[in-house]
Amino acid sequence: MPRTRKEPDARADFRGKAATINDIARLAGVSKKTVSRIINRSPLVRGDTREKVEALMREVGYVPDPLARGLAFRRSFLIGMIYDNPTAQYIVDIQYGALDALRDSGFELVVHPCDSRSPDYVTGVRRFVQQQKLHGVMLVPRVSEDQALCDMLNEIGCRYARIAAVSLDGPEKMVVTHDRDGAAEVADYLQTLGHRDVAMITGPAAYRSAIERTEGFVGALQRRGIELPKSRLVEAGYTFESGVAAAEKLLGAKKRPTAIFCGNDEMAAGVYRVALRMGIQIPQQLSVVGYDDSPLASRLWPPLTSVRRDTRDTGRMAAAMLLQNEAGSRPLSSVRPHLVIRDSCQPPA
Amino acid sequence: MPRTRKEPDARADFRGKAATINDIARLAGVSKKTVSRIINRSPLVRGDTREKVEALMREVGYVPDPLARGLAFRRSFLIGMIYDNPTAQYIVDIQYGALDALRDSGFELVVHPCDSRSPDYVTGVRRFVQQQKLHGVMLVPRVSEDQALCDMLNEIGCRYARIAAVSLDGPEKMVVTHDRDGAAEVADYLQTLGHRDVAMITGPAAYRSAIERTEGFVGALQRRGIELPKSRLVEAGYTFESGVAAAEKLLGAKKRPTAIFCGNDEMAAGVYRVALRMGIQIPQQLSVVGYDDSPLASRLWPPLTSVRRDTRDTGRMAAAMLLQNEAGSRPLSSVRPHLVIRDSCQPPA
DNA sequence: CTGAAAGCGCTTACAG
DNA sequence: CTGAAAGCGCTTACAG
Repeated sequence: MPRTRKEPDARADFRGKAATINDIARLAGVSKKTVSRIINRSPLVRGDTREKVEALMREVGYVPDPLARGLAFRRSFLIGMIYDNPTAQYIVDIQYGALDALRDSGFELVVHPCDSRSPDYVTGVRRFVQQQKLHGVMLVPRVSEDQALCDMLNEIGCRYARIAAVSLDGPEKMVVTHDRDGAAEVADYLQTLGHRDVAMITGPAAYRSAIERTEGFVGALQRRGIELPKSRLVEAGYTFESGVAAAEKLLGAKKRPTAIFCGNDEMAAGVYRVALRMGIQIPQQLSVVGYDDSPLASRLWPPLTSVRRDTRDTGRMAAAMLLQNEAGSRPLSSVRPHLVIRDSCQPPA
Repeated sequence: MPRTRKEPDARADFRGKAATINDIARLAGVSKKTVSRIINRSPLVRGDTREKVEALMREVGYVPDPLARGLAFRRSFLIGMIYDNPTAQYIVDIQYGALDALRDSGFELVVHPCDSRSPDYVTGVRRFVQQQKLHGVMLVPRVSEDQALCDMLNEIGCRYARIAAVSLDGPEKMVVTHDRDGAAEVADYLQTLGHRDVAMITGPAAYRSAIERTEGFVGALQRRGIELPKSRLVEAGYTFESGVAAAEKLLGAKKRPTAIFCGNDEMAAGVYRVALRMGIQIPQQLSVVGYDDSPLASRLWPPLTSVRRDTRDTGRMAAAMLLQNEAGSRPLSSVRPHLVIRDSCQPPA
C-alpha cells in the first residue's frame, strides 16, 4: 500500500508528492506560521528554532511552492524581460546575465518581446504584468527609453529596471551603460592615430544610444580641437543595409574621410562592403571603428576595432536590482564600455 | 470611501482589484463551478448559460488568475525552454516562434539555458520542472538529443517537445528538421554546377545535426556517382576558429577541392578567412556553401549560399505541441530546409 | 446540466 | 518569539 498523504516521507521530493509547509511544521513540531517566517527570513524566530527547521528543510529537500506563495502574496516569482528589437546577441547576453542574478533565488525569467511602434504595446505590457502578477520587469533599449511605458508601470505599482545609455530615472531603477564614454574613447583613439578628417555613421536619432554615441564622439573630438562638419555626420538605421547606404554617401564624396566611426558593428560591416566594392583598403586607406563588439567584429577582415559593452553584466545588474527588498539609497548601477583594438585602424596615409 | 471588495466594479480590471471568479459568478447569477467549467471549456454547460457568462467576462475584462489556477491544478501555466549553447540567433528565433504559438493562450515562456556537459545538469532541469510545476518543456538541440534527459522527464511525468534533425521519439513529442535533406540539396546543387572534387567541414559527431548533414551530403553525392574520400571530410566544432583550422587543412593540401560544404555558417566564415589569406578567390577558385542562413551569410563577401532552416516555425511547432490536450494521433511535426543561393558558388574553373 | 463543500500550499491579520 | 483562523482564487470530488 502506498504511503498516505499524512505520513510524509523524508525523501518526499523524490517519490510521490513533494513535502509541504504542513509536513515541515509537523515534523519540526512548530506551527506552519513559524515555518513561513523562516522561509521569508523574518527576524521574529528564535535562533535554535530556525536552525532546527532549516536543517529539516534541507534534509527533505523542501522548497516552498511558488504558485501557492504567489497566490497568497498576490505577486508571482517571475521577472519579465521586455524588449523591442535589438540584435539577437544582445538579447541573449542580457538573458544570460539576468539568469546569473536569478540563480537560486527562486525567481524565473519570462521573456516578452513586443513592438514599440504598435500603438497599443503599452497596454499589452500592462496586461502581461497584471495577469502574471510579475514581481518586476527588466526594460531593455529601446522600450527602456519610453517614459509613457514607465509611467504606466508606476501607476500600476510594478517595479522595473531600465537599461539605458544615460540616466533617465531614479538610481534604484537604472542601469546606465555610458555610451557617451565609449564613443569619446573612439574619438581619442582616432585623434591619437593622427586622423583629422573623420566621419560618423550614427544610429537613428530616436534612440538614446545613438544620441549619446554621437554627442560623445563629436564632443571628444571638439575637446581635441577637431570640429566635425555636418556633412561628416550621416544618420542611418543601425542595420547593415543602412550602413551600406551611408557609406556610399561618405565614400563617394569628392574628398573622403580617413576614418569612419559607426554607431554599431552592423553598420561597420556595411562600410566594409562598400570599401571592398570601391577598392578602398581597410585600414591602409580607411580606418573603421564599430560599437558593440559583436561576434561579427572578429568575422570581418580585417578584424574590426569596436567598443565592447559588458552586456551580460548589464543584464545581471538589472535583474539583481529587481530582487532587492525596497529602494534604500543604493548607488547608481553602471557599466563602462571600453575600446577593443583590432586591425581596422592605422594612422592616415 | 473606496469600493469594498464585495461590490465588484465592471471595470474592476482598471481601478482597484481585478475581478475574480466569485465576482463573475455572482454577477452572472451562477455558481463559481459553472464559471470554472466555462473557463476550462467543459461541454457540460448549457449554451445560453455559457454565452451569458462569456459576455460578462469580456465586459469586465476578466482573466482567471494563473497563480490560483496553477495551485489548484498542481501545474503552472509556464512553458520552459531548455537549451545548451546554440548561436544567439537560433535561440532568439526559437523564442519568437514559441511566443507566436503561446500568444493569447495564457501560457508564458520561461527560459532555462544549461550546460549539458555538467554532470548534474539533468538534476538541475528536474528541479526547474518540479519546482515551477511546468506545463511542459521545449528541448532545443543539443539537449533535445539527450535520451537520459527525456527518460527523466518521462519519469516525473513532464511533457516535452524535442527539436532534432531526425525523429528520436514518438511523433507527438518531435519536431523534425530534416537536416539530411538540406545537405542533400547542397550535394545536388554542387554536382549540377559540375563539381566533382568536393569536401565537407562537419560539425562535431556528438551532434545529431552534424551526423545528418554529413550523411545527407555524402549519400546524395554517392547517388550522383561521386565518392567522397575520407580526406575530404574534416570534423570541426561548429565554431569560426575550428572552421579556420579545418579550412587550412583542406586548402593547404597539394590538390585542393573545388567546393567546400560547411556544417554551419560560422565555419564557412572560417573558410572565407583562410581563402582570403591564401589568395584563393571565392567563387572563381573555390565554391563555398554554409548551413543556417544566419545574418552572417549576407554580411560576408561574396554573400554566402546557405541552407535556410525555418527556425521560427520550428519554435512555433514545438510550443504548439505542448499546448495540445493529449496525444491523439497527430502527424509528425516537421520543417523542411531549403537552399538559398547567393554568390559563393560557380562551376569549377 | 448545475452547485455546495473541501482543498491546493502558502501568507496576512490578529492575538497572545 | 509563536500560533490558530481566515483567506488568496481557483479546481476536484461528490452529489443531485
